[in-house]
Amino acid sequence: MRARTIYPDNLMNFADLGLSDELLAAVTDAGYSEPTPIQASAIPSVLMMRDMIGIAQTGTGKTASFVLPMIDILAHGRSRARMPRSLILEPTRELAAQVAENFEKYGKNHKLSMALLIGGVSMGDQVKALEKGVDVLIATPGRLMDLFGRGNILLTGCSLLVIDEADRMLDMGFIPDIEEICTKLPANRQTLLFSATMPPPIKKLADKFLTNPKTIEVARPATTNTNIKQMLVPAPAQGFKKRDLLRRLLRTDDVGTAIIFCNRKTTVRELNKSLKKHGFRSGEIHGDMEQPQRLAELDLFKRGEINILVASDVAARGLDVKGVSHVFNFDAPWHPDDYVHRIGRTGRAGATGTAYTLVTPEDAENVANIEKLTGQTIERLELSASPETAELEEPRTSSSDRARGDRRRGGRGGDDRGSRPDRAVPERNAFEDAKPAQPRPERGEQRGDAETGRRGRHGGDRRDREDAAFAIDGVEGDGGWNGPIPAFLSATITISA
DNA sequence: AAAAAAG
Repeated sequence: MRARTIYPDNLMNFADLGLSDELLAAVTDAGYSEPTPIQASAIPSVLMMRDMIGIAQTGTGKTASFVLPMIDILAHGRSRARMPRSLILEPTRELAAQVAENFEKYGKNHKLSMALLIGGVSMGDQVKALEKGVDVLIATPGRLMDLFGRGNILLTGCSLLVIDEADRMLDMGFIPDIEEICTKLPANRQTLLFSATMPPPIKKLADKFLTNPKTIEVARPATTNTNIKQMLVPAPAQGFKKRDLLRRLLRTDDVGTAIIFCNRKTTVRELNKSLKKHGFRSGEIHGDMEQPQRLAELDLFKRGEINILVASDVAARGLDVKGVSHVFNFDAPWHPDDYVHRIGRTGRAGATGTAYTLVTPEDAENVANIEKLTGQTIERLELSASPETAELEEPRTSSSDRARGDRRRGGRGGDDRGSRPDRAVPERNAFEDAKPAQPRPERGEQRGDAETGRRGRHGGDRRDREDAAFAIDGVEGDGGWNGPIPAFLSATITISA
């Protein structure tokens, strides 16, 4: 018999947790055999209908810890029109969709119906599902309240409630909504609350709406685990220089799949546009996009059609994409919590990951806060000062990159914009299956595209600045120059902030 | 300061 460690409260095998055979089959099909610590402790007590506080974030197996027992609980009994039997509240639409996917995956051997109630998509299908009757509602608060107000939902049959990512709900100002929703549910119900942290308002919420809950706490993966290699990279403040630095990082490191976080939606758009222009297979996600497109971009990323996702903090928490090898913070996050969540998109399920954070001088305070929160000093990636020795790599990296850098830097200087036929083609793209880059359009063509047409209404000033940025990109970017920004560029081109 | 969520 194979030796195995038995932890108190952790039986280390799904079959020991009291789940049904159909469910175990689905779990096996999904490729899991051993429960994570939170699953091992949570599943039996949820099956016993106890209230629960789970102090954990995704990446710990949190979602399955409530989805699995819920499926077994709901397997008995039948749904009635407009009377859903359970409700899961999520802070963002993508997380709600992700939980719905989990229900489909694990519930494939059960006849359970569910409705995904999120904003940004038409209500028609959601209303239809509600009229037929659903076992599980998975919702963001806004759309749920909206449908409730229209009389499309009765919550009196909802005897199981999950409040997921409660601290995020707090950040987003959802707590009053949550409280109101709780009052519409029957008092005699089972409530599960999950949160990465337990700030006082969440504690209060739990005291008010949970009864004798069992509290389960698992370590926060991003702050404690060592499988994410973290690095700070000194960066210039100007956008185009930062983009150049980022491209060098993308090419130097063995980037397979990466999420690049920016602090602003406009930066997300600009960066993705620039990366695509430079031949990277990238996409974007942020709250100003149409919801179907948000989901479509995420789907492209999950399927590997694109390997870079430029994102706002909408994607910072809970998003579970397999095999993300790198997280880049194009902007250092303002809140240290966000840093922890962002880098937690890599190094998931025991894999290793790398997180780079570009740091401008103005970010010093934010970085100090991050190091304070995580209790560790993050290694600085030092960039050499002169082009002759400049190399963007860690000290242990081989010298092959150095040779390449020198070769490609040879004989450059002055404004030779446009003189290199290959300048738009990434010469050393880490992505082997990357599509060959399109040649850079002439400036005249750029102005003619749909994008610039729309930009026109912002006035000429902004458009010219933006074009200038791209033109500069062409010079110092993919033409093969790997050193720091030369003085002549910094001196002659100023892009005002 | 930003982003997120109901149009």
